[in-house]
Amino acid sequence: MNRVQRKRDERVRRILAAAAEVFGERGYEASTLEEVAERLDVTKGSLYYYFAGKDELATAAIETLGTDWTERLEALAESLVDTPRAERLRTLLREHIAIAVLEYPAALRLFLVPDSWPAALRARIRELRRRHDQVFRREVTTGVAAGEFRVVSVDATLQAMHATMSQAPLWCSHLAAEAREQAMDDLADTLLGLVSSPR
Amino acid sequence: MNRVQRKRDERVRRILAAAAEVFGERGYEASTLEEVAERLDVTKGSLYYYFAGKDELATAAIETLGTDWTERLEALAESLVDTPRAERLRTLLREHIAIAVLEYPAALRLFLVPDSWPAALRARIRELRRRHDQVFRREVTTGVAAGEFRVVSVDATLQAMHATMSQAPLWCSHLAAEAREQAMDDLADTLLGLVSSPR
Amino acid sequence: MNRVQRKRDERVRRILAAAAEVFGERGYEASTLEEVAERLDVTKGSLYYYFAGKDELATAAIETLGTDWTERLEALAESLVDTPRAERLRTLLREHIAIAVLEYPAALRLFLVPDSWPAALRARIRELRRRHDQVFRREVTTGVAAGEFRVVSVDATLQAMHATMSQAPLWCSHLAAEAREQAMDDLADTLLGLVSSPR
Amino acid sequence: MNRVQRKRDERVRRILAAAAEVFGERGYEASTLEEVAERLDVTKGSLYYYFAGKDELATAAIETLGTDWTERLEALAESLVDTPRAERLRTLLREHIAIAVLEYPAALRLFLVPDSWPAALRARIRELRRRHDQVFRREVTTGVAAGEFRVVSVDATLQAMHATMSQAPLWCSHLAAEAREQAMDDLADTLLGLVSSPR
DNA sequence: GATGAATGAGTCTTCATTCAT
DNA sequence: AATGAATGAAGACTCATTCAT
Repeated sequence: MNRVQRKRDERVRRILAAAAEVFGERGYEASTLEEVAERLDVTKGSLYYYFAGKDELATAAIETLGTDWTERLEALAESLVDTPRAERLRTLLREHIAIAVLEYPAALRLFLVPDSWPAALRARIRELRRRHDQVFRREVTTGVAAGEFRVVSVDATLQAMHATMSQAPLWCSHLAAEAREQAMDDLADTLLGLVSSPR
Repeated sequence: MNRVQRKRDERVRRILAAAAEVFGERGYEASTLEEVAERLDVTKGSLYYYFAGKDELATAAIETLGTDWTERLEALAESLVDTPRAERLRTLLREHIAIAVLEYPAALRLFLVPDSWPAALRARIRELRRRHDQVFRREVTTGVAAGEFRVVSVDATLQAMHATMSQAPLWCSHLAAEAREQAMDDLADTLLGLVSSPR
Repeated sequence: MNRVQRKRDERVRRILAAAAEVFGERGYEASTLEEVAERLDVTKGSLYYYFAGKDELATAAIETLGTDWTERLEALAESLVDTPRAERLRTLLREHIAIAVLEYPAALRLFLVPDSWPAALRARIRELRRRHDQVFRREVTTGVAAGEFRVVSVDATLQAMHATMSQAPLWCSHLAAEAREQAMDDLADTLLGLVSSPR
Repeated sequence: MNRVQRKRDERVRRILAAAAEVFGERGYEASTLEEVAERLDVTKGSLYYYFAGKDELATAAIETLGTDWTERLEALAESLVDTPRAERLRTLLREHIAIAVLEYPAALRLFLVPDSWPAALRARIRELRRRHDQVFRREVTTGVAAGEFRVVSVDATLQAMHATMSQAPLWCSHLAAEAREQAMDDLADTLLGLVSSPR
């Protein structure tokens, strides 16, 4: 029974990966279950054995991706407890951008789910974002409290960071490897400037 | 003939306004001509009298909206020639955010056109963005040249500004009038911090 | 009033010519009033001033074309009263093929009108064909009566002639000028063979 | 898997039969998938499970019909190797006419495909016609070589034969059984006259 | 568990036709 | 006489969803 369970989990994982890929590339509306199925080399019908429908699949894909992403950032933050605040924030920003650009270039589209979705799903996604937001929010608020960072508004600052990081792939994806690294560095440094406003 | 022409222009203008609204709210894929027609209280078929198809309509809508937006910012910049640089930039940022939040809350979606579009249309949209970008780019570069602004990278700075402004509606739209004004102010001030990096 | 009438007739003639062209090129279903109007540089609506609808226009176009064609053949036959029978028939066949190939390359499609047409229109077209058929039928029957032609069946012979001549454009149209002339000659000579069966 | 395959083939066969019927009756443009579906008592959508679209369906229908037709004639020719030339040709002509009139009364319309079709499909159809043409071309050329037939031009002769046979249903379909048999006989005999031109 | 098949609602698009001006 | 505008019905095509096997 345990082996069965593991096999099913593995199956689900593969489906979610394919789904995240497709939804990311095309956006929710333009994605078709047919394409997801095709990348997995199964038939459309099979997907319904694991997911109740398109919405469920998209939500699960977002959730998986979001959780993975958040956990990696949390782990990174953890490992930098002894690093100076500004340096730690820069590293987190840089890593976030790198994940966005290199691994989930279409996350922006993925998170632009239709307004018509059931409230429950929307709430789920909002929760994901909240947890994701926490990683950076903690850094900013503690930095401000410690007097090392200065911001106009914590909310506005975080919004600017998230917006910029999520759109980064739009600018960086088409660059050559070296230029891309540079662009990502610049972006992280620029965002770091947000927490040290002029007096 | 002149009256006829004016009438036609007016008609086209109204269609474009409705189209921009719908495409903005739903994104390209999820928008239907049916809905555009419904808001105009005409039939789908009528739209085809003025536009060759969904793509053409969307492109025209984007173009109209983009041009209008840019021209308003350009006019505003013009009227502020004697204002101190930082103040002028803040005003432009604030206005941009206001337009985004109050008038084109879904511009972000609107500009995320499908990759499958003909190159010509994509090029047209890119051009629009470029011109739009110029308004802020000029402010930043001249400010840097004058030694009043300091940035890590002009490109990165502008990217951060645009990304943040275009996503502003996602956060501000649901706020009550007063809180919204405050949020927009905070956002503009925060972005202003991007051009005065710490020494 | 007379001048008005003449002007109207002229207008109708031009419309019919354009219509015959379009219906001929595309067949009935694939033809659009828009295209007919375009070739005349007027608007679709104007056509309705002269014709009650697509069917009427098509019928009139067929009728005009058919009458013109028949009359030319009748005139030609008239002018050849003193020519030997076989030679006269050959000339008529050759001329028919030439008109089909060079002037009405799509007559075949044009006459393949939908079965759904009102009986009246279909009857009209049948009548046209009948008169057209008479030109050749007279030649064949008198030739047989005179003992100069020999046929298995007059009907079958005429059917073969008409079928071949109407399909001639399908084979000859794409040929170069010289080869085309040769092909048309061969076709006429071949058809002539139909009236001199072996004993 | 074999049973599944056979079932699918059977399904495809039935669809093609219905499609050939409809396209034949109405011609390409006037045919609708709705009507094809209706005759099969399925929904339009189902057709798309088997064929990519209207073009594909029409092409496949033509191909099936053409191949079947050709193969029957080839088999018939084969079985008549010991029959005198003229008699064999007459039998082939008669059979061709019978198939046209009794089984594919609308083949003429079916083969009048729109010029706008992709070159690949047009080429496919041309190939079908070529193979079909071969059956009669072989008879005529070998007959001529043997000195038993005499023609003005092999091409012109074959064109006349094909044109006449394909239009035969237009004349014969509406006749009563007996008259129809007679008409078909006459037609075959008349066409046979094409290969024995007068000296 | 998975598949092939089918469905039906929805979407884009075309076009004959009507009509006020 | 002619035009611009609008309509509505029809048709091709897509796709999420269902279901028997």
